[in-house]
Amino acid sequence: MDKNMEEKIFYMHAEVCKSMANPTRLRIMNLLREGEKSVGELRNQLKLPKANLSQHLSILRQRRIVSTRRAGLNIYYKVANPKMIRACDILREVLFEQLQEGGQLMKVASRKK
Amino acid sequence: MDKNMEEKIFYMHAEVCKSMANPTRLRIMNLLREGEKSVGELRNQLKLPKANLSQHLSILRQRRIVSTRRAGLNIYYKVANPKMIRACDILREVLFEQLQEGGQLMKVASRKK
DNA sequence: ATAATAGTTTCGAAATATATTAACTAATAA
DNA sequence: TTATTAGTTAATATATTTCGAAACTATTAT
Repeated sequence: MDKNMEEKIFYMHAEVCKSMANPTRLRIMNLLREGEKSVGELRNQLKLPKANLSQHLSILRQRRIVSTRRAGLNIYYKVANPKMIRACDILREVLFEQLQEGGQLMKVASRKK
Repeated sequence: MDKNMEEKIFYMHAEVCKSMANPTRLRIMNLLREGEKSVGELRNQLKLPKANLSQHLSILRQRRIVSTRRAGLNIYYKVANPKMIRACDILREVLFEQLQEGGQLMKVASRKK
């Protein structure tokens, strides 16, 4: 693997992380873990303005983290690669471990001020 | 798990992803995968201004992705939880799969306009 | 062809993240 | 004590993300 290729991989890896680096998009992934869902179904569960939801979906689509299929008026989204879910799960395991190690992490989690 | 707790987890999960959502920080993680390294050692390999490197390390520290130990003048960094490395590896696997499925991903990777 | 429904895109404004420079601190040596 | 080395923090200009509002597109029904 040449130098330039490596650079590209780090860049792409960061792009994937960016697309997961938002609570709303993680919620979307969490809903899609159960299987394919239309935008409307996601909207019912997330209670977001549809433009905003669509923007988040667009980010996940661009990074190929989700894929879509149209059926009539509806567009169905699903997780493109189950490994993505696996990666999320591992990060959540780490979080739970840290939460158990002592409540200190709660401080980090309190965003206000 | 109550509603509020769940919200906190998604928020924290996003924070962890954010801290990995930068090529320089991913490079740092990649160097630390081999084991503990001092800031100076990291600096030699990354060729970054030390203030900038220190800021990136600070972000990883705050999210408890790395931990530190001082020995004399040097401060040694290491990956706090090996699961973090595992999560990175899975994401890279996905990237390689996508690269092989057809060069289309390269387009996504070409950031310059 | 018109209307209705389901989604997407575009356009800012506000909030966050990044890199650079300069100032600072902690440990050791002279 | 003063200097030196190794690293951190603060200030700030620039770039990137995020969200809401309005305009747009695609499919189906009348």
